[in-house]
Amino acid sequence: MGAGQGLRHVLPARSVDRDRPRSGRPAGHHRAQRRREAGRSHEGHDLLGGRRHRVRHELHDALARRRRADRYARGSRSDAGRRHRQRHHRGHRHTHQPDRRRRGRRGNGDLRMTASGKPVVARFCPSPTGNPHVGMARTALFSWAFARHHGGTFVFRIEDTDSARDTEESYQLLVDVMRWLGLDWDEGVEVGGPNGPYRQSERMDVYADVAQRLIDAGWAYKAYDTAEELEERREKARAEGRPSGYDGLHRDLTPEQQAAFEAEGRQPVIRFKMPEQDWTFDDLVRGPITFGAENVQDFVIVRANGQPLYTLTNPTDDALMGITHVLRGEDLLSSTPRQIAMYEAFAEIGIGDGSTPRFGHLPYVMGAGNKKLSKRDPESNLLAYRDQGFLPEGLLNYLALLGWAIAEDRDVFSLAEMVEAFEISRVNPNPARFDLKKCEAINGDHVRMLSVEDFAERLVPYFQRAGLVADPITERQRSALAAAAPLVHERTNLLTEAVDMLRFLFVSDDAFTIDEADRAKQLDENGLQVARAAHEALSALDSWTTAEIESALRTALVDGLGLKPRLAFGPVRVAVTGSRVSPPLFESLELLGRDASLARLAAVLG
RNA sequence: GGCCCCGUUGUGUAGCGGCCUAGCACGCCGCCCUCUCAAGGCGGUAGCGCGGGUUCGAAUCCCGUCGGGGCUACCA
Repeated sequence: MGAGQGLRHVLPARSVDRDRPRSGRPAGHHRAQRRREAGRSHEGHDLLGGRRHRVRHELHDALARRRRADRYARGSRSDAGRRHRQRHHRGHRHTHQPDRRRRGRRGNGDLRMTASGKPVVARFCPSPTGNPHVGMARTALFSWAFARHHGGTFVFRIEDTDSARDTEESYQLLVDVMRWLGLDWDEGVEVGGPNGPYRQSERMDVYADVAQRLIDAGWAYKAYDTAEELEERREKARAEGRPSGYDGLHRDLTPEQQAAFEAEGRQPVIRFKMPEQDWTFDDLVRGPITFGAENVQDFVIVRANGQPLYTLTNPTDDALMGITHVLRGEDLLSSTPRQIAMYEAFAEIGIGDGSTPRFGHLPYVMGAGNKKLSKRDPESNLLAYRDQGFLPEGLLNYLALLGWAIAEDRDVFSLAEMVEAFEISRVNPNPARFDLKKCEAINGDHVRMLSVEDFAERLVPYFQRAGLVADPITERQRSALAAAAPLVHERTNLLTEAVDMLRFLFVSDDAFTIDEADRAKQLDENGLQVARAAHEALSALDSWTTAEIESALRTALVDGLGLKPRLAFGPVRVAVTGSRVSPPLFESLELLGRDASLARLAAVLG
């Protein structure tokens, strides 16, 4: 693949932002002008560039999604334009603005287009090891929102080059989770696209080819050091206070020397030859970052066993798939110079279109304490959140708040609102602690924003898992659920809470149980007396409605026995719902029905 | 050790030199509403890591320092 995309724009390697003049910008004018022109054509009808027209039928779905994306983007356009003009203005006033945050916010120019005027292509490319976790979801969300905000393309690629750690199960989980979250992708696994396949394990020939071409062009070389030799030299460097990366010992081996190592039976790795220069790039969230030449050494791109490493596969695919903006975790920040260097090599040997993507490094999501939330932490497991009854929109809303704010006085919003407002330059670089309580509160707000019908519908799988309704759910059960849902709608933050609150309505008579602690508290001697009076009053009713139940009970217990309401209804509540905490009592009785209600009251009376 | 990133109430954020006696949300505390629990309403609690500098004026700009984190793999 790849080779074919060839040299269409052979840009000078210095298209990287580090070479962008920071002040006095005659060049800036041209760039801005180009951007404006590009912007016009982008808004025209030919939204799907030429490449896309050749695309196969399987892309229909993806195209439909694209149209949706364009709709997302349209709303924000004028606004984005206004902001851009403003930024532009200020940019001229503060030509020497060294502060990072400012550069980030004012100086990033129009992100809708890349420097070369191409539409945005962002991606999410996890590796399928273990359970999907929340930090991953946040990265996916930001990349997705970024692509959608700019009306660009979102690519979902899987980086499964480490056969020792990757599993098929984990791959499937990743796909499921992305779908559950509703982060749709235009190109990628399952949906295909013009630059597939999108699982790296199916692209090994591509990497082998790229590696060979890098060697042929002098950008990479075979290194024969053994692990022990490397370790020894590393230790020494460290002890002397020098950077501990590869020292370049086998950089310029002669063919004879190589043959000698091979004769010893040594299997070489392939290392990329870093040009000796300082590396600066303009991070989308952090502003300019510089690494000194001495701190970025030659790195391995292919293992001794011939397997390519992430260091090769990731930039290769980004180049081949036309990725313009790379949003990823902060842990990859220090590998950025290597990737930029690799793009220089790619430009030279004709892989990709010769441009370098922009990079943005998202802050960590931390757990309690000061630890990066690892996939092994139970609280990081995304599936656990789904199982507990988080709504995708609630979880996503909360995750968005970790590092980004839609406005200074608001933090509940929809995905569509996020897409409209999301600007990568407004992402906060500080790591954020994951706060379950707040996550639940935000989720609760989203639950309450659901229509009651939608709410009931979303409860179905949770009721099924609890064994309270059949799978598929029967019509009878569905209408029972629809009738019960309003009772708990506004009091649930997590869908599983609704299951617990409504269990008493769905459980069979013989499976109905009363919480023993609650029974002890509410159904003592006095309580039983109350229950008896309630049974009597309710038995006399000939019409079973909430209003009548309430008035019968009030008359008998509050007026009749002279009890305070909370004392009057407590015992009835426990007898009928099995718990001191329940949905509103009278409605509950109505829904439970006359027979079951009376039977449960009778049951506690013995 | 070396390199890089980050530093506003307990937590997440707003803040872009005067609008800051630092806003919002979650949490926590209290009150109201109330058949329980929620939801809702009202009020309260608590913060610019530290030290210099620039400036008439600094949470905001600069330097230093301290603290936290990441990377330093033939993981990603």
